Amino acid sequence: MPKGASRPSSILGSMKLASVILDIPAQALDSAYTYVVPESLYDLEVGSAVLVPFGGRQAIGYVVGISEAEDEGLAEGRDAGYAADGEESPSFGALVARAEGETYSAGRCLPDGIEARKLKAVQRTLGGPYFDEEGAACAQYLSEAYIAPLSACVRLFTPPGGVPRMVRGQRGWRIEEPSVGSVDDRWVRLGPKASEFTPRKTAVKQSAVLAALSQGELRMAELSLEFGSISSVVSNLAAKGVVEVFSRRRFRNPEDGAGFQAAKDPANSTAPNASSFVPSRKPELTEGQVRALEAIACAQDAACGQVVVLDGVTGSGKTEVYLQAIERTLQAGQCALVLVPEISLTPQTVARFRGRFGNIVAVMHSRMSQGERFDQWDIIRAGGARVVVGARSALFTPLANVGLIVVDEAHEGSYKQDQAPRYDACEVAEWMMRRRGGTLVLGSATPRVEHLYNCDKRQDWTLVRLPERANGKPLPRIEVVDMAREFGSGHRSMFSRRLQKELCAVLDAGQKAVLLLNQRGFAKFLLCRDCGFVPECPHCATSLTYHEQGNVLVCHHCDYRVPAPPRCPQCGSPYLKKFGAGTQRVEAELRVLLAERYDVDGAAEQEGNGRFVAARPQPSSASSLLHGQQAVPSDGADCAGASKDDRISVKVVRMDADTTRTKGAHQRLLEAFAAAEAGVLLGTQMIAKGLDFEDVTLVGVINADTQLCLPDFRAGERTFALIEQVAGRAGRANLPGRVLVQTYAADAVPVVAAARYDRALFLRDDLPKRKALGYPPYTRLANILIWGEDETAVEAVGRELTDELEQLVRDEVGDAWTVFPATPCVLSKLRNTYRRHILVKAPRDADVAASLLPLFRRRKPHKTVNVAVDIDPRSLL
DNA sequence: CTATACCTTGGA
DNA sequence: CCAAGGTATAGA
Repeated sequence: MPKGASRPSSILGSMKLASVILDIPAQALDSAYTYVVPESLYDLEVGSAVLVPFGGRQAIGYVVGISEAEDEGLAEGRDAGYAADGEESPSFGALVARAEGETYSAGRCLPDGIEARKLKAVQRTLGGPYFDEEGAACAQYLSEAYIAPLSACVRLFTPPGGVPRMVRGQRGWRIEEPSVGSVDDRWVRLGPKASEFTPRKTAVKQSAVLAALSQGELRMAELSLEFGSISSVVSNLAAKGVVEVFSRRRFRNPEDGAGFQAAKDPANSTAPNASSFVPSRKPELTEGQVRALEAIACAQDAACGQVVVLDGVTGSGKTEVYLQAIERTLQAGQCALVLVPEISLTPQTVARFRGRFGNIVAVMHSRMSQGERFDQWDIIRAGGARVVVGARSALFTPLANVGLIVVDEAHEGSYKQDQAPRYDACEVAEWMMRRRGGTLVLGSATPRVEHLYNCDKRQDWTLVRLPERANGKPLPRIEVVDMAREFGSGHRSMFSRRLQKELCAVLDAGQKAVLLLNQRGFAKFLLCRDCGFVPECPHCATSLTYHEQGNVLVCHHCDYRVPAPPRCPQCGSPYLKKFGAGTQRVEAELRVLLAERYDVDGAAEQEGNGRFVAARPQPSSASSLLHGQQAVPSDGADCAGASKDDRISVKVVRMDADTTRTKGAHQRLLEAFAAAEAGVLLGTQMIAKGLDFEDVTLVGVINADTQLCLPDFRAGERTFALIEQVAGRAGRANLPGRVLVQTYAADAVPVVAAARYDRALFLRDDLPKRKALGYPPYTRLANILIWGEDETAVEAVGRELTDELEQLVRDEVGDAWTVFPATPCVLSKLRNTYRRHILVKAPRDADVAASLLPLFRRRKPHKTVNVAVDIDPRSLL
């Protein structure tokens, strides 16, 4: 045993114990272990990272509980008072017992069968505390509610990149200190002897440095940038006491330079500098906004974790409601958390919150660098922030005393994490607010069906509507273009004549258009016209996507690349046709179309870090892209009579995963679009939300059906939501907007209902179907995913699990449950792994996770086959 | 994840 | 009969 790990002498017969979750990703180790806290570490807190002896080596773990226990009492496992909540959920210590299938007794710190004398001691603390008792309870909740490893749940709370890890060295394991941490700048200012010192005439650099410093302190970096190498000059002056060199923490902040940098001095960091800050003006509230605020205030006064669903059409001023609700929360001395979908977390969004609350607003999202995230996290922990705006992971930042959580665009799929723990940020937020007596606000123009259902059925859920736009303007008219009829009448372009005409009208008026293309399942692929062969990825069971750049075929899942074959690999036919409509192709066609009439600029050329080659109007290649037709030339119905001399210049900006890969590219593209006089923004889903341009007067949906056809019971809901969301991008200011939805399913209820802004119509169609087929909100689902490289092993595990689940249902939970035996996933092979899933349907009121938890905790992991449980899955693919 | 105990297999 | 390799299990 290492020297530092001596047992504390328990003179008083009392000792301190720590419950520790080991940071080792192994299912077998995934429960709390108890260690003695030596007297030298008595200031150890919940949330600390600690080094503990484990087996023959050391391990890093996180303290999730601390208890006091009497020495003699320990052997009998007496109550240690860890679980203060008194709820039905067992404490960490009890979890071990339960995992072993024994009965547990809540609140017991030591599991049965562990003797006090066998306990080892914590060796030292490595960092933290990263979370408090609430955080520990939340981690435990997450692991149970989503059947996920505790270690993964605890890790959510650790600062980004800033935790020590065990890594393999040449000999055994060693601790690797965090690579990310605080960064100090070296600063220089005048010292006490400055006034008595006059540099010699020849000392040019000394004079220059002193002159610069007489204006105030400066960073060493700035000085050397201006005067070249000055280190000897400065150290010389510093030795004489003429200047002083000191360190000051630098806070990396991507959003703006102003942020915390000035205010955050480690010495006086907790006080926000309110001195120079003038909050932005509050606008007059609409009637709906007033009602919404009243509802939120009412929920806050009740202080019992109520949920308010804010159902506001786009432009109805939901953000202003959030701002004022937050203001009220701050006045009550509490903090507020705002969750925003990753994609709409733009500087504009942040600026709006900073504009109202100043630099007490911290920001967290994945596009920030680790250093930036670490600094924001640290500011939050130090109490320097009272409002946090961030993506779903911001739920786990160390913001104290949260009284209000706002989830903006709460219908967004990105609130569900797609790795363990597969949590839903809305549910976790609800849990947090119920525990703390706070309030959860779920804002959306298209609330999830489940959320609407809750408002209907549950006492603690309230629905508030903001039916009108804040500026009093009507919502844009949505027109449905029947592409089947269009095709039947001989027009084969992906841009209907109607869309072409509207596009020209908008551009002629010097306004802007947004075109939405849902890329998924719609990208370009090769098809042999003779034998029907479609090139597929050898690693994934998906067809390869054709990319114009480099004439290659690419797998969208694993990035497998091959040159596009000139002839069909199967039958040798030269007639390989390119099918589908990826954004690149739509852009190419759009440029050809527009070039007939406008000066189309190549904005895309500078973007996308040079990888993109703008599609220039090349009549031969561009038109061959169409389904064997001529490329959308003037068709009589459209674009007639363009004046040839003063052609309007039009900017075409493409925004998709390809062009937004680099940091800040998203922002640059939007700025390019904003700066243009007339322009078209073409993009995938990511343009459907959050962006807000005054002069966008036309929104076109190239094909609204792409998700309607997916084998998913939420397909209709998604289509409805997509159309409503994207429609909200049109005509947000004074100019009226117009929306064109192209579809091959013009009669489908989700499309028709969306076009009329008639949610009731959509629900009248959708809910009975869900009820009949047994889907949420009438049932609850769990999806068990099984994957691995060995196909037969995956099948075997699938059968085995199906049997176990069926037995569980038969013996324990009753026949209201249904188990659908393991079947291949829609994406049955991905990156060389075979994927199957088992779907479990349970009654609405069942606690699915609690029922399934014992089975999965008991299961011992398979060598090559992975199993994961997705509670309340959002997608069944 | 690692060390160890225990068990099976196959060759001497 | 033993050594090698495989599997189960504990670790606090």
